[in-house]
Amino acid sequence: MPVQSKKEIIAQDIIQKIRFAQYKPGDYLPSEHRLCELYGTSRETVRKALAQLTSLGLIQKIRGKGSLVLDVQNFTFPISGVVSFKDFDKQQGKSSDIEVLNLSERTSPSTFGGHNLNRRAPSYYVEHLRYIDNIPSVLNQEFLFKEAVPIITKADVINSLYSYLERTLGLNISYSTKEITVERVPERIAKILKLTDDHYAAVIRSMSYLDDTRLFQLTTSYQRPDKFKFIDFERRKNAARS
Amino acid sequence: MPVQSKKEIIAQDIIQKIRFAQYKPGDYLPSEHRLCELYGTSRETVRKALAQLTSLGLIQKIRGKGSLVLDVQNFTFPISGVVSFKDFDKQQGKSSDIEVLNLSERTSPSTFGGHNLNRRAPSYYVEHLRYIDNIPSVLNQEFLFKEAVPIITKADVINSLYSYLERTLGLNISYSTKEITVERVPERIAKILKLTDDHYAAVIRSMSYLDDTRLFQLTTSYQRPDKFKFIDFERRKNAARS
DNA sequence: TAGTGGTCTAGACCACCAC
DNA sequence: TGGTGGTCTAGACCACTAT
Repeated sequence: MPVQSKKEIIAQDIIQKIRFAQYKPGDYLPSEHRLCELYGTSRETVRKALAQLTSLGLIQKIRGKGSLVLDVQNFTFPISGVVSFKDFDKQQGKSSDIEVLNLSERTSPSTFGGHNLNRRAPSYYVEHLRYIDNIPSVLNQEFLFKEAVPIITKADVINSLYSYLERTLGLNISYSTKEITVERVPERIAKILKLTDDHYAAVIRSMSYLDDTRLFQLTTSYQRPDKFKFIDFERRKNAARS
Repeated sequence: MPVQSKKEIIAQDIIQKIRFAQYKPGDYLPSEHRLCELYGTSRETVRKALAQLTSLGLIQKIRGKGSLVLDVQNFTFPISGVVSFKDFDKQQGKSSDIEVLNLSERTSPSTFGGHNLNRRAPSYYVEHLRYIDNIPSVLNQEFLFKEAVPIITKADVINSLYSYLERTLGLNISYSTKEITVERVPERIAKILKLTDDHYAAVIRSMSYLDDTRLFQLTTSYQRPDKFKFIDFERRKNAARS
């Protein structure tokens, strides 16, 4: 009874080999047939592993030739998502500071970013500010529904909210939607982020769902424009659609 | 010899049934076993079709129960990408105007958005402006490498660049990377987009690749902040990573 | 021609859910 | 217990690339 599935083990193994240049950009991976032998599995299982690498943008499969390792040197690993602070703390070893401005109990709003939520739920409201290079860079405001998150402390927020939710509470976060816009923000937020003359910030509104599809988190994140970058890797869908 | 694969046909069929409310949010799809019977295929094939719907955010699979149809009413269909103008022209029936400001031949730059490109290529340079509600909203500057795009006219740009590249030239666009930032733009661009006092715009830099992994297009897109929105649907990866 | 990836099959065993 | 999805197998046939 494997802790991870075979396809997962194979995928992770090849990812590591790419990361540490055992397979280099421009190389072809061993053929699927060869990978079957190497890992002692069937071809469909190998193919499921490779499909993961494809969707991550690490390889490109070319029929009749093989699986070509792509060049992702210039990108974060993997390449998708907001990189505003990942760059700074995790990769460069700086621990970014987080200041909790507010932790209280509130009812969640009935609308969010123009979306109707159908209900309001008893929640924790958390407001926290992230410093990058000692510059206040990201202001987060979020509602955490109490039915999923019965208790939370400032320490949990500072350490890592996701780690707390997943490891301590055992919540399975399944998916989320994000909307990125550029907005003039209220005076108070502009002051906190020390925006200059104009009050433009990148705003990310996110709704997160558990694996039983219950909505449990609403987040609004205000980012200093000069500290914000969103990276995306996108495979072209199969053309011809209705 | 199917024009499309079975999994593709099944996926499209179910997508249409969701789109037209034959399967409604909160419903479970027929079980995989039942879908096998309905489409006369094996289970793995059905599962590949469902995997596509899962990654599109249309369904959520729940072990022991079934495939739950998610509620995407508030979102564009499918939910990912820049919606700044899709909202306006295609869905609301307005044909947005495009003005071609420049179409000339230039050598592509050696760097792009901080990335080193290793080479410079003879290219077409296209600059075009998109109007939404008669407001100049998106300024696009792009390089199209001549080795992939031997000839291009203003009409091609106005009609639809992607349609021209794929249908007329037969190029297979495989994937692209996008970087979204918020920047103060040069005076000239601010004037074209009629930005007010401050000169902030959302900037999308994109590199597009063919299915043989050749880079063939560099695009810089400047978007009026009030006309810009980027939507993303993101499934949470399997937790525990190194 | 031999090797590659793309698709599909008909089974199998397992884990989870509801009854 | 029976139904659901999650994983895996050992084959098969096809389309494309190379030589």
